[in-house]
Amino acid sequence: MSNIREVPKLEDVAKAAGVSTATVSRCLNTPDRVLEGTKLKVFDAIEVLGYTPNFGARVMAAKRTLTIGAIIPTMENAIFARGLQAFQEELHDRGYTLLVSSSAYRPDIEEEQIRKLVTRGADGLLLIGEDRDNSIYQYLKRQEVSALIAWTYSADAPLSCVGFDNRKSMQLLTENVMAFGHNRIGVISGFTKGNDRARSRMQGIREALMSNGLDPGELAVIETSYEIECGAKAFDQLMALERPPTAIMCGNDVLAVGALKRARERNINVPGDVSITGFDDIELARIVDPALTTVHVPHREMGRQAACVLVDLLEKNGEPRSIELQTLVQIRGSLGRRKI
Amino acid sequence: MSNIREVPKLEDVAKAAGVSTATVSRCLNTPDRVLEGTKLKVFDAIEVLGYTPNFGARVMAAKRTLTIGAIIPTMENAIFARGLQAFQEELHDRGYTLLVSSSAYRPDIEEEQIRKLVTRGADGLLLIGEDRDNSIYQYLKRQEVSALIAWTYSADAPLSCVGFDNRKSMQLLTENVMAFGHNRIGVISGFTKGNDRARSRMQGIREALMSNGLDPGELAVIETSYEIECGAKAFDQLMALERPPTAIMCGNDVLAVGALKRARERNINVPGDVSITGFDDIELARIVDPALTTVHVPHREMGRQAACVLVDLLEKNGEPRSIELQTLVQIRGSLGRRKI
DNA sequence: CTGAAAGCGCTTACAG
DNA sequence: CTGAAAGCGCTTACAG
Repeated sequence: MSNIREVPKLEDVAKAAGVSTATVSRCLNTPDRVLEGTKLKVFDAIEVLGYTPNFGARVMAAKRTLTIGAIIPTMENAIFARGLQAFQEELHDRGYTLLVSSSAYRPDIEEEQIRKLVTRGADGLLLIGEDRDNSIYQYLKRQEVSALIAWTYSADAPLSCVGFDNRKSMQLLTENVMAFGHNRIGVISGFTKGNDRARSRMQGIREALMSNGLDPGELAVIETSYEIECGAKAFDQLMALERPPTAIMCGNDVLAVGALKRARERNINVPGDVSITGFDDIELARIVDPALTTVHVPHREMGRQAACVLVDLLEKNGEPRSIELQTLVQIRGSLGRRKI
Repeated sequence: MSNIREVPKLEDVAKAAGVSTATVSRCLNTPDRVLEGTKLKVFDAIEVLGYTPNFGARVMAAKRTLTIGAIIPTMENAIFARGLQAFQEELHDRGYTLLVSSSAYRPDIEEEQIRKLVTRGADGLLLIGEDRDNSIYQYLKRQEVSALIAWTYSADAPLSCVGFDNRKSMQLLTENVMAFGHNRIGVISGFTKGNDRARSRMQGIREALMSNGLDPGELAVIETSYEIECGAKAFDQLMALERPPTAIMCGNDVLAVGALKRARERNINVPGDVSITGFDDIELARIVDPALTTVHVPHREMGRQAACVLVDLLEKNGEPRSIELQTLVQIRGSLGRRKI
């Protein structure tokens, strides 16, 4: 009967304001090319009708969405939260909206999410790490979507990166652990398959051992998923070895917190009986007791810079540009001198 | 010169396969209405050209996106992570994609995000809590977007809810705290303005006091934002009172962990000198030492149910339907008997 | 089962 | 500064 409940469209606004649809569109997109009086009428009509532009139509006609997508491996813990928050803030300042989705560390889901975000018109994409099928990079190139890798810095990555050197950072931490007298080291790593950060960190440990004349083949390594409970289980396994390690280095803080928790449950003193280290320096690292020795990653800085580079990339269609950020070894209570 | 780099469209596929665009579209949307042989040709062409449908066009023509948006107050801590993860999993099983964005607990940003998600064609929306300007609810109704409230259950909410009774839960916890002999209670609450969960929890505490003949006016309350550091600061303030509380009840686990951390730094024994409680029962609650007494919220269940209700709502255009979930008081080491 | 054609709601050269 | 009109890339009754 009446169309009172219908969602109003541009045409309705145009009619109500007594102008053409082109003019209404201009009021919205290039307001300085419209006479003040005209604008007044138009915005009045928009107000009265409660008009909101139809996004699909807009995207199709204008071919941009001012939307950036980010696919992170997990939202379950805080690893990516802080960086992402800064990323979003910077994007917001530049007029973009961030849409986030998570892949649960699964390459197949990540690919699906990438395609969905692209398909949904994301102007740009933030990806974590560089380890993924080459066909995905080809797809992004074809779709002409600007994309950026974060959390990893690598000179020969297939896209611009804003990240840090995982290998070097872990190598440095390992040197520190060895400087505390430890030479029987156990490792609780994230799964290395499909995860270049985990792999680089492992490699960093191995290189540090080698350059100190130790045999990385002796290293007790357990790979597991990044969950507190998994860290706890792996801790048990390492401590059950014939010659348990005197220091356990974990692939990230979440695993380290799990190990620490289990140590407490088992009445194993940290760092008296065994030292434990993490990676990331998330808030959790300073909450546990003893506080975690870890690698500090400048998460907020990384997120901010990533936003800058990505926006430049897609607005100025600029050259790929990468930024390497510096990490910092944070020595805290969970690392102690090896008992003689 | 050549259009080899152009993104292919439906028409290109149609030409390559020697059929009409309508047929290609059908292959994608209603494949069972297309002959097997035709489909083969079409999917071949799609494969060869690397065709992906243009989302904007699709949305505009079909008027649905199979996308659900969720706006949560924060991604910085794990409070919403687990529930959201379950929400996403269930949506995924039902063919929907979840897009998340965060409002930083700011109503103005939340409104902006809501409009953006709607405008971007979200078929449905998940919102946290019911406290928001009525104009937003009107807007959602006008745009004919199905929306759902989670984390709060209230019989007279403006939308369907899947949540729990924050007031009752906190009241029960308070009864427990009082049963441990405490009658001088301090509270570290989240900001109650614009946050019905925080307000209901406060109210729960007050009611428990009153029904035990205590004067809620005596309650020492500090409102602050949900950050660990803020919990720590508030703890200091409460303990600096002339007659410091013997139990400090916190608006959530994050604040409680902050209080606990500060207690340790000040060499104040928990629960020997003061008891501390939280709310939510996130993973953190069991990691700290002593473990937190808190209210267990069935986060995964809530997320899953929310997805079911929301999808029903928008697919069957069903009646609003709300679900109240039960919480559970979790007594752990951080709550102890008041010293005489 | 398949095709021709209208229509979805915008934006943007092109004129004036 | 403003308007008429083409076009963005799909979907879907309507015929056949």
